Order: sequence, then C-alpha cells, then structure tokens
Amino acid sequence: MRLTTKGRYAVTAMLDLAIHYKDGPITLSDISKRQGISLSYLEQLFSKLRKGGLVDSARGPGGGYRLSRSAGDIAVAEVISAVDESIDVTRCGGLSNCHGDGGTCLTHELWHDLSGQIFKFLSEISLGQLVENRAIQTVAFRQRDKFEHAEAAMVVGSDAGL
Amino acid sequence: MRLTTKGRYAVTAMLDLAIHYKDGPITLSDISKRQGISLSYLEQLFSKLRKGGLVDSARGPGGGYRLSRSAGDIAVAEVISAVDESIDVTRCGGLSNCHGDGGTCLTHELWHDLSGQIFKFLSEISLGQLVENRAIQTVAFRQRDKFEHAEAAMVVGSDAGL
DNA sequence: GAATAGTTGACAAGATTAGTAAGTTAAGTG
DNA sequence: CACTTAACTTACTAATCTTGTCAACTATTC
Repeated sequence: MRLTTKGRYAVTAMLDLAIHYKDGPITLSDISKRQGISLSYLEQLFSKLRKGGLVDSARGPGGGYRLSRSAGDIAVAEVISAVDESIDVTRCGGLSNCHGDGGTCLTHELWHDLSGQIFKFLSEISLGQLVENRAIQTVAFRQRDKFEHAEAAMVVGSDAGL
Repeated sequence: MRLTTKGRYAVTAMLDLAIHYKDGPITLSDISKRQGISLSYLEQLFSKLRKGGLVDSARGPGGGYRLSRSAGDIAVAEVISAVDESIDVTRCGGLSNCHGDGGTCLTHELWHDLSGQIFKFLSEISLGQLVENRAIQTVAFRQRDKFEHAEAAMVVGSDAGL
C-alpha cells in the first residue's frame, strides 16, 4: 500500500462524485474545476478507476462518471489501490538473501504486517462514511478543532496533510 | 503524510536498528547488507533521521548509528514524516477558488480529516511495539476500536472527544 | 603520527513516477 | 449529416526517487 498525491487526488475526485451523486453523471471537467486537478490527470486516474470497477462512464453530451456502487460500499483503500499500484512488499520476495542472522526477513515481515494494518484501517472507512460524518459539520467542529490541536502538539513542525 | 518506498526504507532501517540495539552502534553498511538498501541512500535517509532527532551518530571505528530514544518511544509516524516531507495539504490552501458551490473545500476537509486519522494511527504504533509484539493485532484492534467510537461520537454529536 | 573505519556532504546519472498536452472515438442534438 | 460534448488514448515533459561516485572530516588504533 502506497499513499501519494495520486491517491489523494483519486479519493478527492471520488468524494466529489459521492457528494454530487444526485446530480447524475459528473463530467471530469466539473471535478477539475471544483477540485483544482488538471483534466488530463483526472482522465488518467479515471481510466484506472473504471478498470477497477469503481465508476461507470457515459460518453457524449450529458455523459460523465458516477459511482458504480453506493458510496457506503466503496472503501478508501479500494480507491487508493486502484490508482496507486502497490509496491513490491519485500526486496527478497521471501527467499534468496533472507536467511542471514535472522534480522533480515524479520524486518520485512514487520513492515508487511504494518502495511497490512494500514490497508485494513483504510478498508474499513468508506466514502459514504466520510461524507455523512461531515454533513453535521457544526456539531463536529469543536471536536475536530480539539483533534487538530492534539495533532499539532504531537509532532512539531510537521503538518499531517497527506 | 505520505507513504512511499522511501518511508518504508526508513522504517525498515529503524527496525533493524531497534532489533540490533544491544550490539552497540550499527553501521549503515551493515544495514545496507541486511536490508538490501543502497548505502548512499541510507546515508541520505539517516541524515534526515538525525536532523529529526531520531538517531544518534558516532564516528570513527566502532561508530555507527543507534536510536536516540527507546524503541518504544519512537512512533512509526515520526520516522516517516522525518524522511518523507509532507506535501501541501490542499491546492487552495483554504482560500481562493474554494468557495464555489460548497463541494470544493468540503472534499479538501474530508481528505484532511482522513489523513489526520491515518497520521494518528501511525503515531500510536511504536517501533518497539512492532518488534516486541510481532502480531500487532492487539494494538491495531484497540486503535480501530477507538476510531470507530470516535466516529460514532461525531455522528451522534456527543461530547466524547478523541 | 600514520593508517583505518566510519560519518558527512555534495553532485550527477539513471530509473521511475507525476503531471500535461494533444489527438481520437463514441454519443447525443439540431 | 454536421456539430458539440465528453470519454478515451497516446505521447511527451517535469519532478522525484534511487544509486553511484568522490571528497572531506573524525575518532580510534597501531
């Protein structure tokens, strides 16, 4: 599992799609304007999202993209792994130079476990959850504020934006 | 927060350091051999890790690197953000073209919230936990549980902060 | 004090990824 | 049919990652 700007753009675009779902098919041009992502790049991303079965497309006037499933059924992890093809987990692939003094493959496995946990974490958050939770913005405002303060205190000088 | 091969290399190297902590200072050359990461790349990574205060260095024969704190006190998130400098959170930065039909800044905030959750998740897993408790199931379960409670609280609007 | 083992820093080249530009095809509309 | 819209595709440039090389600098050891 990888987490880059590419994945962020994809999730952002999918969230836009989820938010405007009721408006029928959404054109990439709209998303481009709203989210400030270049149209060309969006086209490339949506090519992968379509191949991943996450969106349906319709050509011609009145066409565009829409979520293939309900937003509650699409996990963030799916979106990210659709566009951000995962990296090779270990260099050794579980064999070859991985039987030295025991520390070699162990670290690989540790990383593998951790990355599995991150994936699992993102698998349990759906686009729908994100949108719905935010709908009650006013209520959540105070808590988010508290959270951001805690976060800032946790690591100095680093903003946690992906 | 970003998650690339670079961050993976850094965490892997730090785990190697944690595992061999009792052997005194560890040379990058050792890590390079054990983990299959090029020496020059490790040098660049450890330059940042040192500036981030995560490792101490000792020059000369018998020198090398060691963790500056106990492995249990170093969060995975710290390691990653030390080497993988975070990218700009949103394109708009909270202003300019972010007052369209309401969907613009909302998605950015949604993403920001999510990325905060990921960061928090990785902040609560230490290198020590990974090494000691290879199956991080228990840790991860607690995290996930807490997250879901917080989320539920946000929806309901109760005051149970995170 | 010289030799050696090690870090630190700078630079550059190759490989990979991110992002842009421009053209092609399908579908609706007058 | 001509025209427009918007998805699709390909080719290209820019940025970043990763490795390699070279040259200091530092502490230890002989």
